[in-house]
Amino acid sequence: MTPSDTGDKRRLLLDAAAALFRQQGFEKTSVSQIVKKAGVAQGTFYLYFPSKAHLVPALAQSIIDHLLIRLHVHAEGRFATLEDLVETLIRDTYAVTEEHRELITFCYSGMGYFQTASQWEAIYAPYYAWLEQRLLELRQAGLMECDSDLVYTANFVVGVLEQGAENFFVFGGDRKYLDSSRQQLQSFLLRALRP
Amino acid sequence: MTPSDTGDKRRLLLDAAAALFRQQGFEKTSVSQIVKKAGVAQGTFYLYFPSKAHLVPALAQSIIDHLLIRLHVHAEGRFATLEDLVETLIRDTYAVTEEHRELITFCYSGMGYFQTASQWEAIYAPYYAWLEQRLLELRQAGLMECDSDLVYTANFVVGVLEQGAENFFVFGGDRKYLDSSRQQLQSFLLRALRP
Amino acid sequence: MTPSDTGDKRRLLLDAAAALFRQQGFEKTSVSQIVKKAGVAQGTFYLYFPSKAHLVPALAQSIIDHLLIRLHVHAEGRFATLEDLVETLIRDTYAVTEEHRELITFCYSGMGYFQTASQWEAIYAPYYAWLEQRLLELRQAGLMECDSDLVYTANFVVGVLEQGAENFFVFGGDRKYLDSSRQQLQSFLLRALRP
Amino acid sequence: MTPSDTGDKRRLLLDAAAALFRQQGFEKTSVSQIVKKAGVAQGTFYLYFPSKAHLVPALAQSIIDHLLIRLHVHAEGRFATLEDLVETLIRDTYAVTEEHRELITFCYSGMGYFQTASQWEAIYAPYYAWLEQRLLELRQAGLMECDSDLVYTANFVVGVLEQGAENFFVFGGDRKYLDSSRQQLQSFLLRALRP
DNA sequence: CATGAATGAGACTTCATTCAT
DNA sequence: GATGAATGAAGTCTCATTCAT
Repeated sequence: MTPSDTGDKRRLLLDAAAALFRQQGFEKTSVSQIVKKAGVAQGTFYLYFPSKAHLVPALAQSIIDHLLIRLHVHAEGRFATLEDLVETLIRDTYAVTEEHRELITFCYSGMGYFQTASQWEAIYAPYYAWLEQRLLELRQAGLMECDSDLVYTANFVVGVLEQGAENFFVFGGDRKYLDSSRQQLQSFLLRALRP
Repeated sequence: MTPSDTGDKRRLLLDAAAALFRQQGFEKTSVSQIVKKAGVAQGTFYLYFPSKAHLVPALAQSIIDHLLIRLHVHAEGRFATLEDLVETLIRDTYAVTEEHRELITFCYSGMGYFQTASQWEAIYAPYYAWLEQRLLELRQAGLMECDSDLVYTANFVVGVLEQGAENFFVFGGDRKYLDSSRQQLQSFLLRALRP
Repeated sequence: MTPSDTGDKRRLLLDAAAALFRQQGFEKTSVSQIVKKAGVAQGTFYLYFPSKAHLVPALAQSIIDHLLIRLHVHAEGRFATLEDLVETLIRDTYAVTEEHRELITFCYSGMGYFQTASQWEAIYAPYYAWLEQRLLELRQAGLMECDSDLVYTANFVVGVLEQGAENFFVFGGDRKYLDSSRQQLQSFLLRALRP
Repeated sequence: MTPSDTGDKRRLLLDAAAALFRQQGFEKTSVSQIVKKAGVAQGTFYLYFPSKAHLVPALAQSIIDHLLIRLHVHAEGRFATLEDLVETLIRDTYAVTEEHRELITFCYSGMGYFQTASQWEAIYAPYYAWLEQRLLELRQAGLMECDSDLVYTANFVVGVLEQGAENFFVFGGDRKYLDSSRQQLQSFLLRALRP
């Protein structure tokens, strides 16, 4: 074993699991396949995870982390206009959804393996918090409607974004309508959020 | 065999499966459990379904059918106003989502068992068609914005509705906010759809 | 049902079974397949055969019948010489073995399904009786050795004939040696049987 | 686990399978029975054999090995006379056929499980090679007819030997005729092979 | 920490046979 | 005689998990 392998067996296992779940889903992937791909022994798996099901929250977390990192890149500071925010949200949600299409399906299908529903909420919380904060800033600048409760509004916005993106990347919508989908989505959100 | 039994073994199996999937999910439910609950022999299952996986599309279909029946009940004729439509959509979507909460999770998790993505789309198609038609009628009556493409708009509306409802019933949101959730959702949709 | 079908269901079932056993062997062929191919109902099978296993002796019988019919065709009367008999035996054994190659394998593999070993002997008995009679006639005409017990001799002759033929048709011997095989077989038998 | 157990699970399984096939044939023997008799767990079977069918060639090989070992014991050197050879062949073929009667049936019935016919030929090849060599030696010593092609002759000899022996041990011929069967067989072969 | 052979419960599915019509 | 839906025992094989090394 090379020094670089030492101690990163957990990472090795997670990556192998992610790759296999991506291709075959959770149930059709066996621990044997995971350890083989990770290059560790069968028993070693249980040194790092109490059971196969404990992989699901761990993986879901790392996918959402991915999404958040991407969004933060485009939004270090505040957004100048509502249009800016909406455009960024659409671009990044579509990009991340496309990139992780299989893992999103996996997260849905794996939801049953979360110990509690709140575990799932906890994973999403930072995303909502970030979005609420951005909306608040725009409202304070008079760039957004000011009647709604931002907690709900953020939730609804995420709902439309995911619906739009998944339509294409998860349920195989026709790509030639991708651009119009984005434009229509933009208009829809702007109508709902504009002052 | 009494006449009433004739031909309803398929129904018996489907109902038993739905009940068990509700409690334990797809993977943890065995065909043995299903036939026991349905009160038929093991082999009888395979007279009606080629395999356990073939239950998934069949069940998803019956949930959506449920939703559509409910919506049609409330909407025999046209809707007089946009507010009417939105209120009905919210009420029925929330009701059906609550009623079928576990089966919705099941549908997500079962998505992998659909032979093709189009099978899933086919199930949803009548719902979208119905909603587009209603929106069109309102637009023609001058009661709705008239810039958007209704195909997309219908899609986005369903996205927000499901996001809102699932927040409570699937992900265990706090019920005391249920009413404000509905009101906020109503406002959000009206802003997006109003002329 | 046409009049011509009436009463020949047994034949229909046997033919269907033979065809399927030929392709897939006894164990891999199900009664469902047989009745489907025969065009009768599932339960009808058990009107004609007490069980699936009872098909085996019935089929073996009809194969041997085939062989006997063929031999009788070539030997309505007596054989003029030992050479005539041996030549006929070789030609017909090879022909029938080639024609029924898969069913011969089937008979071997089905042997375990005979209720008694004597059932198998009974099937072969007319063949042996016919051959013994021919050998006796030749011996009486002074055209064959006269020391051996014809019961055994007939048995040994059949053994060599089947060994020779099966070598080609069951165990895929190289066909280009087929003619020499027949010639060698003829010489071998003539040496063993000649006065 | 004691050292003596190490690595012999495959042998344990093979022996258990042989014993059961002997009694009940291949199809009527289940993997459950095999592992129970071998004293290992169900899953362990599949650590050593990809499927139940993979037992057949492995076992057929070990039976033929048995026969060859026995023949070699009686025939280290050459045979002094044709009579010697024929007598030995008859004695050993009868003995081995009697000893392995059920496994011979099994080999026939298992033939369908060989991947290729040549797999079966390969198993028999050493037997034929040994016999051809003995015949050649006798011919060179002028003790055998010298017209025939020994490849075929060896094949025919085996055919008669097996036919004679199986008549008694596989198809339950009457044992009181066993001795005359041997004598008649000896005469038959000597007539066919003598110079 | 790490290994991997062994475990054994249990999954899905098949199929010979029955019986009410 | 004919039907075919229903039966349920039994089969093969998988796989998460353990434990002696």
